[in-house]
Amino acid sequence: MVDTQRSAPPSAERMRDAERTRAELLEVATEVFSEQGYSGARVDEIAERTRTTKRMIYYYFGGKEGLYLAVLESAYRRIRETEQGLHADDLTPVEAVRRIAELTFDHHHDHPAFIRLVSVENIHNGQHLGKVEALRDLGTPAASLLDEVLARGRASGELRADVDAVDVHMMISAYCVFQVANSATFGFLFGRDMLAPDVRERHRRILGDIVVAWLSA
Amino acid sequence: MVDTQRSAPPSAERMRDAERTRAELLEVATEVFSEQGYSGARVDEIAERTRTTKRMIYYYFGGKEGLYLAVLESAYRRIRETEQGLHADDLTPVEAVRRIAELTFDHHHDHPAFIRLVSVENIHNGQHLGKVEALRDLGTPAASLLDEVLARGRASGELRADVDAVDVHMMISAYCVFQVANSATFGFLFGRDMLAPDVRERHRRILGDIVVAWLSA
Amino acid sequence: MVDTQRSAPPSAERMRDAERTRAELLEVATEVFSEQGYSGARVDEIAERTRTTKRMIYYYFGGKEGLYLAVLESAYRRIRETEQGLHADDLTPVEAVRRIAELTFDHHHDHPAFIRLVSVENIHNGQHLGKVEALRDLGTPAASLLDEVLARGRASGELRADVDAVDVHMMISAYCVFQVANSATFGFLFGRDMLAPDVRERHRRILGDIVVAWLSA
Amino acid sequence: MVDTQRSAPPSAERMRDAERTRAELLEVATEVFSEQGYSGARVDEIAERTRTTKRMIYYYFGGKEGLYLAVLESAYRRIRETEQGLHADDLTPVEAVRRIAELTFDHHHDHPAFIRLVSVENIHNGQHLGKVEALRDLGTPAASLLDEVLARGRASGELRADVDAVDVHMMISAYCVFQVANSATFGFLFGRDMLAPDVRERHRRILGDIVVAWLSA
DNA sequence: GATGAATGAGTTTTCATTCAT
DNA sequence: TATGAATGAAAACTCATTCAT
Repeated sequence: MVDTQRSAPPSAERMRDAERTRAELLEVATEVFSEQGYSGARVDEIAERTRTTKRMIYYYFGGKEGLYLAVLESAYRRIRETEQGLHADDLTPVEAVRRIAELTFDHHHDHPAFIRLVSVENIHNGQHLGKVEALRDLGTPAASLLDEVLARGRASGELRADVDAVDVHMMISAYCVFQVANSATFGFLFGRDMLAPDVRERHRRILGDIVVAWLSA
Repeated sequence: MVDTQRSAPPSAERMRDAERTRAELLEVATEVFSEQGYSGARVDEIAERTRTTKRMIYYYFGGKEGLYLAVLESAYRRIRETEQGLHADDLTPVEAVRRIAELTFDHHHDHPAFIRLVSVENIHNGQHLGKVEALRDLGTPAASLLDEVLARGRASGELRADVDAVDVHMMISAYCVFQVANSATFGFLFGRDMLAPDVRERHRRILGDIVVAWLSA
Repeated sequence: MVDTQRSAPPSAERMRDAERTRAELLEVATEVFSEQGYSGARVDEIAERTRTTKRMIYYYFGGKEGLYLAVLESAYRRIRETEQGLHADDLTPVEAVRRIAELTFDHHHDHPAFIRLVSVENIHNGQHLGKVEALRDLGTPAASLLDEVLARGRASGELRADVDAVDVHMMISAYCVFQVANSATFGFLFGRDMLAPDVRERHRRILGDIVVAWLSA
Repeated sequence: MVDTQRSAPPSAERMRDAERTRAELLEVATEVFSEQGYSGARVDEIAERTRTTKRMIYYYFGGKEGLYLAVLESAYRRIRETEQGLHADDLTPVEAVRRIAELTFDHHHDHPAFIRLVSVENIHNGQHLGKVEALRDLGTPAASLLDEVLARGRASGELRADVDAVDVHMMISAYCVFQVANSATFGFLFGRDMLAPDVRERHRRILGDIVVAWLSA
C-alpha cells in the first residue's frame, strides 16, 4: 500500500528532493522579492511560480519573513563567492584599480536582482539583514582586494596614500549600484537608458577614468 | 448673473482648510511611503497620523495610488525648486564643480525622505513616475548648472572637454544617493555609520576630491 | 450688499428656479435609476449629471429613497397622462382592440425608462410603490378603454363575452413589457434584436393578430 | 513518477466538502441576488446565510461578480435541463401547443428566483450574461419542441403556417414571465394577486386559450 | 513531506448623508 | 438656496497563515 511507503524513513532521493524544493523556493523568492519588495511580494505568487505549494514555505522557512531572510543571506553569500574570483596580481596598481572598478561594474550589471534586493532591504532600514549576524562587519572580497592593491600602490608611489579601501569601494559601489538601482527614475528624467549596451560601455569606461584620476599619485 | 452672485462662494478660510487638509495628507504620506514603501504603507496609518480621516484620501486623491502619485510629483517638484537656488557664477570652474558636488551632497543628506521615495519608485520600475508626464526628460537644475560650468571650464582650458554634464551629474548623484539610500546595508557590512557627522564630512570632502581630480584638465 | 438680497422673500423667478431644479433632478434620477436599479444608482452620479449639487437631493427629496419615490410616482403619473390620449370610438370593436394593442405596444417601446423602472420596482417587491397610495387600485386608462370596447363588442356579438378587460390588458402588457424589459437576455439567447425597427414592426403586427384571434367571437 | 504517486491525493470526502461549499454558496447566492439585485446583494449576507465564510466566495469565485456570473450560468443551465423533460409526442398539434404553454406557465411559476434573476440581468443590459459565451444563441428546449409541433401542425393543416417557433415562444414567455416578474406592481395597480392559486389557474387557462386561438388554422 | 481547503484579521474602497459657511 | 468639505458606517477584497487528510 501507498501508506506503508509513505512512512518509510527519508531516502537519499527524498532528501535530494527536499533540497531541490528548498532551492527552488529560494530562487523564485529572490526574484519576487526583488521585483516587488518585501511587502509587495505575495506568498501565493512565490508558491505559484514554483512546482511546490505554499505550505512548503512554512515547512522550510517558517513563514514569509523567514523566507525573505534566507533569500537575503543566500544572496549575499552568493555575491561574495563570485567576488572571490577577482584577481589583480599581475597588474600594476593603476591598472589594477581600473580593472577592479570595471569588474565590479560588470558584476552589478549582471546581478540586478541582488542590487534590487539590497534596495528593498535598505527601505526597511536593514532590519532583516541585522538578523543575519553571520554577515556583520565582514566587508566584502572586493574591498579586501582593493586594500591589497592600494597598499602596493602606496608602496610604489603610484597611488595616493590618503584614501582607504572602504572609501574607494564605497565610491565604486555607489556608481555601480546607481546604474542598476536607479535606472528607472534616472532614465525617465534624462531620457537615457542605462541598461543599453553602448551606454553601459561608456559608463564603464568613465568609471575607470574617475577611479584612476582620483587615485593616481 | 444673479444666480452665481447669490450663491455663497466658499469662504477663503474654508478653502484654506481644504488646502491645509490636502497638504497635510501629502506631507504625512510622503513620510509613510518613504518609510514603508508603496505596498508597506497603510492608508489607515497615513490617515491616523493626520487630523483628518481616511475618507479624505479618497476625496482628494482618489485612492492610495493617486496619493502616492501626488507625493511623487510634489517631491520632485520641491527638490527641483530647492536646486534652483544653486549658483556658482563667482567661482572658477574647478572651484565651481567642487561646490556643486558638495551642495548636492548636502542636499541629499538633508532630504532623506525624498531619496528613499526615489528608491521605492525604482523598486517599482518607475511605473508610477511614468504617469507624471510633467516631469519627463526635464533633467534637473543641478545638471543645467553643471553644463554651464563645464562649458566655462572647457573654454578656459581648466576642465577636460570630453565629459558631458549628465555624466558628471550621474556620478555625483550616484555617490550622494548611496550615502542615504544604502546607509543601512553598507553600514552593517563595513561598520561605518554614513550618517554620523564626521563620516559625512569626510565623505563630502572625498567627493569634491574625486570630482576635481576627474574633471581637471 | 449681497446679504440683504439673499434674505429677500422668494421671488417668482426663484420659485421657477426651484421648480426647474426639482424637475431636472427628477428627470436625471429617472434615467439613472432605470439604468442602474435602486441600489446600483449613485446619489453622486445623479447630482453630477445635473447642474445642481448633491445637497439639493436632500433639500428637495429628503434622501435617496425619497427621490426614488418621487421618480416612481411621477413616472406612473406621466404614463397615465399619455394613455389618456387613447381613443377608439370611431372603430369597430375588432379594429379597436387591435388599435389599442398596437398603441400600447408603441407606447412601451417609446418609454423604455419607465418599463425598466417598473422592473426595478418589482425586484424590490413593489415596496416603494406601496408607499404611493395615490396610485393604488387605480388601474390605467388603457384598461378602462379596453373595458368600453369589450362592452361594445360583447353587445354587438363581435367579441367574445367571457374575458374581462384586466385579463386582456395583462396579456397586452406582458407582451409589450417583455419587448423592452427582456430584450437583453432574449436577444442574447435567440440572436434577435427586439429593438430593431423591422423586428419591432413584425412583433407589433403579431400582437394585433393574437389579440384579434383571441377575442373575436 | 514516484513523486506524484507519493503525494497524498485529496480524499474523496474533502473534495465533496469543497463541492458542497461551492454548491451551497451558489444556492444561497442565487436567492440573495434574485431577492436584492446585483448591487443590492451583500457579499456578507450571502456568506452569513452559509456555513462558510465570506473568504470562500473569493476563493472559489474570485469576487462578487464572479459569483454572480456563476449563479447566472448555473441558473440557465438548470432551467434548460428541466425543460428537457417537456414532451408532446402523443398529442395533436393543437393539444400540444396548449400543453406546452401550460407547462411553460407552471415552470415559470415554480421558479420565481430564476425569473427574478433574469430581470436583474436585464436591468444590467445583459452585460454579465454576455460573458457566459456557453449560453449564446442556444435558444431553449421549449422553443425547439415548439418548432417540431408547429411543423407537425403545418403539415396536417391544423396550425397556421406563417408563424415561427421563436415568435410563439416569445409570446408564451412574455405572458409567463409577467406573472412572476411584474406581480408586485400589477397586483398593486389592479388589486389582483397573480400568485394566488385560483388566479394562477385562470391565467393558465387563458394562456392556453390565447395560444390555441392564435395558432389554429 | 505534500496538498487543497479553509480562515480571521486586516486593508482598501465606497456610499449616503451632514456640516459650516 | 447653494456649495465644497467632511464623515462614519459599511462594503468589497486581500493576505499570511493553519488545518485536515
